[in-house]
Amino acid sequence: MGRGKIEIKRIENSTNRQVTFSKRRAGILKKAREIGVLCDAQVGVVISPAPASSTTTARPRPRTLSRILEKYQTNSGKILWDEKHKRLSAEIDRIKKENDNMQIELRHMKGEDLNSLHQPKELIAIEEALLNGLTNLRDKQMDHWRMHRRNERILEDERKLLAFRVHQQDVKLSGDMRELELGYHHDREFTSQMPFTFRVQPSHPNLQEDE
Amino acid sequence: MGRGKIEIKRIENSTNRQVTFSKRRAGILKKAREIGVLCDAQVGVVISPAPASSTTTARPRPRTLSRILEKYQTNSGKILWDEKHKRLSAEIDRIKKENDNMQIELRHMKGEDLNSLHQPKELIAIEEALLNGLTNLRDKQMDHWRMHRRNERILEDERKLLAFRVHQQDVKLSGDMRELELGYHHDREFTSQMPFTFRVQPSHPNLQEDE
DNA sequence: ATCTATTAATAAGG
DNA sequence: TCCTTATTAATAGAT
Repeated sequence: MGRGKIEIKRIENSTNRQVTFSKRRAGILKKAREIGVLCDAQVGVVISPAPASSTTTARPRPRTLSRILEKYQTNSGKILWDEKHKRLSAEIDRIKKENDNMQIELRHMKGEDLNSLHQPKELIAIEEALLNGLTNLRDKQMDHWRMHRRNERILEDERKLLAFRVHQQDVKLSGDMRELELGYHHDREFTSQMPFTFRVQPSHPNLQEDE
Repeated sequence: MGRGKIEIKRIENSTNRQVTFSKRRAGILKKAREIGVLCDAQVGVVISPAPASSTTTARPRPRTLSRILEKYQTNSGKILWDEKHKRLSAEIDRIKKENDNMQIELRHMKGEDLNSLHQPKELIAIEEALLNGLTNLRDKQMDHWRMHRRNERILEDERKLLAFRVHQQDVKLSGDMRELELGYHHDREFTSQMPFTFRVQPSHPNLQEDE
């Protein structure tokens, strides 16, 4: 119904699309009012234009009536629901605002979006925050470093102690071995109580060479 | 559009009313689908027929979209809100999580809560972010400074120019005054037209000294 | 439901 | 956005 027939497919020309949207929306709303009057019907119509396409906001289009209504509500600011929903929505708005503020602060800390700040005072505040953060961070790094050094020292000490003990044991065992070779058997009983892994294997080549 | 024009008023004949209701509802739904496709719009339509009129149940018809939707939900049994409820809660959770993450990042940038980080690598990442932020910030501060200097210079130039002009005028007026003192009166008329504040006061000491 | 004369909506253009 | 107008689409009333 117009100067020409059109296919029912997305109108690619953005201007035409907007014009057609306005006209047809008006038409639909008129017809909605009419059927309401003529037939005593209850009609609810919600029509939202396509949001400006943004690569970052490329959200999937709402499909269900429920989602369409929800989106309509948030976009138009009209409240369609009961108190419970109002409270939830208010909560969401509140959190989102908080979120945005943090987002902004974070971006400022990263040195982004600074053009929105025009008072040198604001820049100085950010600078202070950054320097403060750096100070705290370096303190923490220092702590890490100290702890690391301390751990290293402890480990080194333990290693030395172990090495010393091993050496002691080696010496002792070498002595024992000599005793064994010489025919002394005082500690046969003790040896049999040692865990297997600690028992001296007299024929072990390492021990032979260690002497 | 039909064999005859009809007034937009309630159709009293119940059969006609029902028939018209069906036809027009179909038409509206079709148009709703069309605008959705053509204009990439989001459309929600809810159409309920007039309830069987009962004199005893003559309740007021819902007027607001909100109440129409509510009624539609209870009548049609379709779930519009409970599902939405769930999604709102999920949304809140999602945003809160996002919020928390930003909160943590922000605190880290400020050098707080660093104890939760155990990898030196993490500290280094934060340090880099801070240094990066500082770099960007200082660039911006430098911009401000340059602009400030530039403005100052311009103002200074203007001031000098004005001072020069004032001086020129003073000189000229002093000359005029001498003429007056010597008995020249060519410009008496002009002088009388000058605003009072610009008229030369021959007895003013400053002008006497300026020569 | 289907048909069709008639009105209403609207596409294209200014 | 609003106006105009040729043309298509919707539909009132009849079957």
